[in-house]
Amino acid sequence: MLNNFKSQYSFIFEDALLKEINLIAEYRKVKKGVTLIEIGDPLTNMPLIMNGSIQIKGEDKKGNEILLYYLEAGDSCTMTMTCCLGNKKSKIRAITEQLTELLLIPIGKMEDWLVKYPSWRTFVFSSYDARMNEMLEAIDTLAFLNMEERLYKYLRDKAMVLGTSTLSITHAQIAHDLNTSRVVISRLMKKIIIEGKVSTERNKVVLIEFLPKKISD
DNA sequence: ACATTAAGTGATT
DNA sequence: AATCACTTAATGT
Repeated sequence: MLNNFKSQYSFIFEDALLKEINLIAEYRKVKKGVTLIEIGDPLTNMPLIMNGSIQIKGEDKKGNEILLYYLEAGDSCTMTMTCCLGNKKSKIRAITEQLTELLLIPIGKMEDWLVKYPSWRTFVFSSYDARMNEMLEAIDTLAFLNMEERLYKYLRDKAMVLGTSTLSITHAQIAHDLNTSRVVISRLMKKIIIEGKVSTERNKVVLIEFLPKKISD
């Protein structure tokens, strides 16, 4: 399991830090669809994702969920970092998108490492940068893209993080994720089928001419 | 064979 | 783009 971790992080962290992580981190393997963090939860650990992916969602006052971004291998949770430096409650919900392996670091260590390890500082700051950009993109998508574009982007993003062009999902589930109705999805789906972008079967959407990025080993 | 769930469609707002 | 009401098709028991 350490080997797994090393392949993903050894080029980012210095040896001393890798050793310390190996010493204190708790390893967890989480199956698909598990809520790791709920809104309002106190955050006590910081995750480092080894493989798999996690959906990070926010919620508006009406209780509508909104997908903010994905965490993938090599990512960590910026929310947790923020929480350590002030307020202690999570504003987001984290749900595993597939079988995911991760390491949990007690948040107490975070601050220690900030002063101790330059590579950790770099990692934290670049995480912030990456997440900030993804959030801006999410806002952009909501504000300026019509439903058809949102749908296609949603499908592409999902295919990307799962590493496959075949998605096992229903129109109703997609509708829920995009905060719209099933009927609308079905109709837009028909449109993009005609455009030749996807094909569908029951419980399935296949992206055409979409090559998910190969995971390098 | 029957019930349940997913998806397609027309009409209306 | 949302909702309703209804149909058709696929799947489970």
